[in-house]
This record gives sequence, structure tokens and C-alpha cells, in this order.
Amino acid sequence: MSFMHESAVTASDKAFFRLRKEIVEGDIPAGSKLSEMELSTKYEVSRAVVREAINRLEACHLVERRPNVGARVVSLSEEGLMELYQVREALEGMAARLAAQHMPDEEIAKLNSLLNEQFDEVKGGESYYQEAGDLDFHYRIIVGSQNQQLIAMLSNGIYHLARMYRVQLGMAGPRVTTAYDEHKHIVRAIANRDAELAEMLMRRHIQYSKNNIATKLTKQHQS
Amino acid sequence: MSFMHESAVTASDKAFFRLRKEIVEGDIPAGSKLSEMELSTKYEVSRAVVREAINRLEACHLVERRPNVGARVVSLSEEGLMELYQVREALEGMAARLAAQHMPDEEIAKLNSLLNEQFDEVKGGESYYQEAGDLDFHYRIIVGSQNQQLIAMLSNGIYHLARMYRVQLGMAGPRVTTAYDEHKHIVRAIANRDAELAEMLMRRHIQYSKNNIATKLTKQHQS
DNA sequence: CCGGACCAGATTGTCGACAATTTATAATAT
DNA sequence: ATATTATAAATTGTCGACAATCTGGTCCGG
Repeated sequence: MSFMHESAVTASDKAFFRLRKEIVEGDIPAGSKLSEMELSTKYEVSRAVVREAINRLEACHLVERRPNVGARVVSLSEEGLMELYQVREALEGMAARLAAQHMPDEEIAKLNSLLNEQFDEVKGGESYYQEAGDLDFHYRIIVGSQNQQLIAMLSNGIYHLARMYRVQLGMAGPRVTTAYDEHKHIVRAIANRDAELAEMLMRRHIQYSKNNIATKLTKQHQS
Repeated sequence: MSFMHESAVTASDKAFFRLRKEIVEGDIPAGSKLSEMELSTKYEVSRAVVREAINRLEACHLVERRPNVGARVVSLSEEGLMELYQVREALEGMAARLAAQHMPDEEIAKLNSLLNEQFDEVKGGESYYQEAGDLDFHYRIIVGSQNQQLIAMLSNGIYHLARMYRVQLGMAGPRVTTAYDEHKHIVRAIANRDAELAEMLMRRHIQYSKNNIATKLTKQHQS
């Protein structure tokens, strides 16, 4: 991921990034308890920095904390995932609308060329960049909205939770080429400065992903 | 505010609530620096609890923090307010849609009777409950969505920032009775389980508020 | 045998002190 | 006089220790 450069200056930052990574990747299982002492010995830092890291994780909705009891990694559920998709639909739909209004022409051009690169890779059968490319696409549109609140919410909060679901419920879907076309349409709407259409297409795009995963999950239930 | 009962169990909670109140009400001016030492002597607690409180404020987007430098209260701007309304439009629109799908009948009935009470008060000329009533209305719909992510985002985050803008840029608008009608329509759509319409009406409702305030602000510029 | 009070262990919350970094001030050289 | 560097003050970051609270088990009474 070349974008989203977060630089760790303080020790709490490093602990926060590391902890977040381990939670998202599943090295620390979902639903497990986070002991401050344990982590402080494991990371070789004081409890204070672990506490601060955990507090930040809580702000991202990656852990839940109860006073005088402790913090637990959030537990993943099907409903939770559906709820997350609903929030994404609302926010990213608005982001697409705003991007159609505010995104600079040159940024749109870059987004377009990015899609063309991805097209070649998809044609070449390299699903390697699939996830990264998808993330990059969505991220650029979010930034293109030029709404700071929106950008903060999505990149600090929802992004990592969504990734956690994707990694741990393991969903690298066969929706690659289909999603590519949808991306193309969205960019075209943005380039045409058609805010209404851009929002609608983005919302549909996310709804499709949601439905795709929902059916996949119910199939898992049957087997 | 009878709803949204946050109970302060720990000292950090109390410090957080107090600080938040003082920031939202403007007792601590927007854009001002937050000195940890100063606050710890003022509140008669250790710096650690002040730090934790400030961290939580940061998660609410009420303060911005820079490593090794310190925390400042966010500064209010017209663009910031417009951005906030855009986010609210997206999220509360989705909340209304979901409420139309998931809100229990009895909750809808309660919401309806609440509106009737407010109607009497509005007719009686008591704009006293105006803001509280509006907040209560929106809050109930958000809860009615039964989407935990959405509820957390709006009630922990955006709610207080919106209130801060309302208090400090002083906008108790003459939109009372108009807004009341809009509320009525929204509830009717929810009661009819018309998700599409509920979302559209809620979004329009928030757009109207936004436009109302935008024109009011430009008038202030002229004078 | 079951339920409640009580006690020990462990965990979180809070504190004051020290270390690291930034900011303000003053001195020096050009 | 201005710019640059060095120094001092103040602020934030980090640490270890103590206090408050929760958890689990044990004991006692019913």
C-alpha cells in the first residue's frame, strides 16, 4: 500500500500500528482479551503506552473497553459486516457525489490511468493487485471528496475494520472483472461531473459487494 | 437531555465529560491550546487522566493533537460546518432508511406521540424545547436503525461537534414549524416502511437546514 | 445441595517523577 | 541589522509504583 503514509513518531504510535496490524491480520484473534501487562512485556514498553494504543484502537472500533475490566478485540459477526457495508454505502456514496463536484481534473485523469493499468493486470490474470487496487480506487475517491470529516472517518476508522473482516473471513471474491467495470462507470460519472449518478453507482457497487459476500457466507453456513 | 445517558465511572470519564462540555459550550474557545499541566491543576487530577480525556476528545474530532507539541481545540469554519452537514446527510439518511426497515412498531408509535407533544409546544410558542426536541427526534431515528456502527459514529462523534457549531455560531433558526412538518413526513414514511422515501426525506430535511444556515452565514458576512 | 458473604489474587486506574522533544530567548558572527 | 547557533525554559512522552476495583474461589449458613 503505497498511499496512506502514517509515520510513527512516538512509541505509542509504534505500539498502536503494531497492535492494529496484529488485530487486523488475526494474529491476535477476534474477541480475545487484551492484557495491558502482557502486551507491555511483549512489546517491551511501559503500560502507559499500551494503554494509549488501546485507547486509539477503541476509537477505531477495533477493540471494546469496559472500565475496570479491560479491553477485548471486537468479535466479528455477519451482522457486524452487513452493518459496516451499510455505513460504507452511505459514506462512500456521498464521497463519490462530492468527488464529482470537487475532484480536480488531473486527479481524475490519474485515477483513470490507474484503472487502465489495473485492467491490463486483470486481463493478464494477475489477481495479485486485486485488493490493493480496489482499496486504492476507493481511497482516491474518498480523498477526492475533499471533505476532511469524511476522509478522517473512512481512513482512520472504517478502513481497517473492513480490512479485518476481509482478511479474517477470507473473502477474495471472483468479482474482480465485474468490479472493474463498475469502477470504470463510477469514474466516468465523476469525470462528467454527474454527482447524482456517481453517488448512485458507488452505492450500487458497494451493495453488489455486500450481496456477493452475503451469499458466500450463507453457502458457508450450509457446508 | 433525558436520553443518551453516559455514566461517568472513572475519573477520566468525568474529566472527559467536563472538558467536552466546556469545549462545546465555548467556555474553552475554539482553536485554543490545551495545556495538560494547566488542566490537571484546574481539575485537580493527574496529568494522566487529562491526557486520556484529551485522547478521547481527539477521537471525537473535537481537538487535534500533534506529537510532542500538544492539543488544540478544533477551529470552527464555514467549510467545516458544511462538511459536517454533508456527513450527517449521508449517515442520517441511511439511518432513516434502516429505521424504516428495522424500527419496532412501538418505537415508531412513541416517536409519533413525541412529535405530537412537540406540536403542542410549538403551537404554544414555546421554542424552549426546540433544540432538545429536534435532537431527540434525530437520535431516536438513529437508534431505530439498529446499526451499532452508525449509532456509535453519530452519538459519540458527530453529535457533539454539530452541537458545538450550533452553540458557538449561534443558530437558533426560525425553521421551527417548517422542520416540524418535515419530521412528520419522515415518521410517516418510516411507519409506512418506505425505506426509499424515508431516506430521501431525511436527506432533504438536512439539506434544508444546511441551506438555511448557509444563507444566514452569508448575511452575517454582509453586515 | 444451593446461595450469599468473604477473602486472596490479579487487573485496571491514578499518581508523581524523570527523559525526550519542542519552543522561546539570548548570544554570536557575518 | 539580520541570520544562525547555542542555551534555557517549558511542555509532552514515558516510566515504575501505589490505590481502587473486579474476578474467582472458599467458607459458612440455610
